[in-house]
Amino acid sequence: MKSNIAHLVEQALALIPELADAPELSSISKSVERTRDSRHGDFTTNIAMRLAKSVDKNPRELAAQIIEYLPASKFVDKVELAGPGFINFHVASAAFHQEIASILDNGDNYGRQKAKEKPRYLIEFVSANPTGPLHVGHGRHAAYGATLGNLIEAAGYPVDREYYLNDAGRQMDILGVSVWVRMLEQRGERVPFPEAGYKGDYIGEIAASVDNSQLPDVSVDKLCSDLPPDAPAGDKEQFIDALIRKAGELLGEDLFRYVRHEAHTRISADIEDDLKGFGIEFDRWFSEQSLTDEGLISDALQLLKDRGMLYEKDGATWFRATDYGDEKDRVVVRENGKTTYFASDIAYHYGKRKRGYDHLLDVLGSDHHGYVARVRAGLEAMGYAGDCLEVELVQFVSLYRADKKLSMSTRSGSFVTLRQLREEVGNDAARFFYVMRSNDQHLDFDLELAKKHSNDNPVYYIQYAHARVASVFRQLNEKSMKWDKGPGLENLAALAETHEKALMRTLSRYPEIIELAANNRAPQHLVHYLRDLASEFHTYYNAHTFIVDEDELRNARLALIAATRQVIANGLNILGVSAPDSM
RNA sequence: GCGCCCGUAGCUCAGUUGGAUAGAGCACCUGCCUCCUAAGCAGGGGGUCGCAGGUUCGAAUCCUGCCGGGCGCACCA
Repeated sequence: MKSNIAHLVEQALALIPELADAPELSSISKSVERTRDSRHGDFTTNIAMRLAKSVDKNPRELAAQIIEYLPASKFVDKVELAGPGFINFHVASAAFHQEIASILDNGDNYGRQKAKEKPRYLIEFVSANPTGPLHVGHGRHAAYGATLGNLIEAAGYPVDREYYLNDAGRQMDILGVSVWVRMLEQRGERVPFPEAGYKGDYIGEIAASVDNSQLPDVSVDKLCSDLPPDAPAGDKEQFIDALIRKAGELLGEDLFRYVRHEAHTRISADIEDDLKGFGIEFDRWFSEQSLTDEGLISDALQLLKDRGMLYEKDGATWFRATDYGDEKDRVVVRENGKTTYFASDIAYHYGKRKRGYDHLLDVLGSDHHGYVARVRAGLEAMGYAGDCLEVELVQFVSLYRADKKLSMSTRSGSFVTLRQLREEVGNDAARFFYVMRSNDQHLDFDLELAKKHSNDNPVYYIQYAHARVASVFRQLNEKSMKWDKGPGLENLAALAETHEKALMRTLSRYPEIIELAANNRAPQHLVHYLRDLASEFHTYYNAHTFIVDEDELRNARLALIAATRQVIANGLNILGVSAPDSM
């Protein structure tokens, strides 16, 4: 609908010779907006004010001229010049009627843009370390990333979703050691648990379930001999590193690798199951270890070396990140010969491009913002455009229960898992609450509100509108009546009430909202839109009866509410929230 | 100290990339079920858009400087 108006404006401007090379001409469609105030019509453009100075004309004069050249359209009732130079469009009812027909015809596909082949998106999100269950912060990443994927897909782009599994490196050693110590404990050894180890109960559960028939007996004395003191007396990091070396010696590398592998595969399986239960599935679980195994790290480093982007200093290999705007150069190979996490990241993003993705969209915690510049630097140094990497940062989540902030300390083991949250408030409320706020805004998640079955709770408010439409159609059946869609669509002109007009206008905005939310990576636009739509429906519901005796009016009203149900369902589907027929 | 994000109604937040009189929800008041689900509707009060300058026809939005909050600044991941 909006693009029709923009097209009219475009045609008019083409007829004004002085405007031929005005620079603003490229942004005509951007200059056409919905009005905020219905007295100003349905659409407005400020193009005359934007162009006025480049052609040295009075904005109102120019606007008048544009209006004069506007081609006639059956979709526009009236065009007005207003204020300092706005051109306001009053859209004909026929255009809204056609939109209702389009909603019903397209069904679940209404609002989806036509498919494009490029750019190919790869969205990476969650990517939490497989060292424990997901907590409520990861839940926000999951909901946001999944919704973003749905939105961009609805905007017509091919999207793949990927989870980067950090299954390599020191933290896997720490995980393995944590499980091993619990296994020894379960054998009755009174071994001290390392301060830097993972303390959650799930470690004990893994320890109990891992095959321990090969596990050598290790006494406390043997374990603790020549170990440095643990915290608080000593350094917990030094202690656990020593303990990891001990594990290698006493357990043997093969057995230690086995324990580590068991631990992380069980945890990642649990994460996958948790996300699946949350309605989120990935196209790929990408193993960090595979980067080394398949030579991608050495390939990436070789490429950087060939391009002269690496140098040696203090026994380490450095990448010239400062050449590409990073604050400092970064180590890629440590003095001890091991590659850094950053090297993995460069290789991982290099691999993404090699696999054919044009646009790399990473959803990261806001605490990772510092690392964006260096990954981008890496891509640029390898010859890719820096803007092929986009990073959306997600701020932290605070849980509240009755005005009381819940402590989220991982150390104390008192953190709330995503699974607990889902069980308490349900998937629908969780998915909805997570994307209700802008991702760069801290989120206060109110557990009590999410559980409330009342109008306080926006998710139920929207779902209720959907259920109410379904209920109306059930009533129709009970009265042995039928909705005749064809006559309904033909008689939409019978819908003359202000509530009906408002509802039609709001419905017609849906495709624009999808585009807006997708382009801005801002699911909250869709959330707010759905709330507005539900509100207009509830108002209409209270003001008028749909199942009236008069056939034409009844069929038309039913067409309108059927379209409303469809749009609500489509929007909720993108958010990953169910659209129930009864509540 | 340097960098990124955020300061909008009592509370939680939107604000269509610079538009017309700054909007919702909650909370607080007043009404509405003989009627398709009251998980609903109608109405009311509530603002120095952190502060100060600047850019222009026009600023919550863009620029600069302060103030306040969060996060980051590893040969950790």
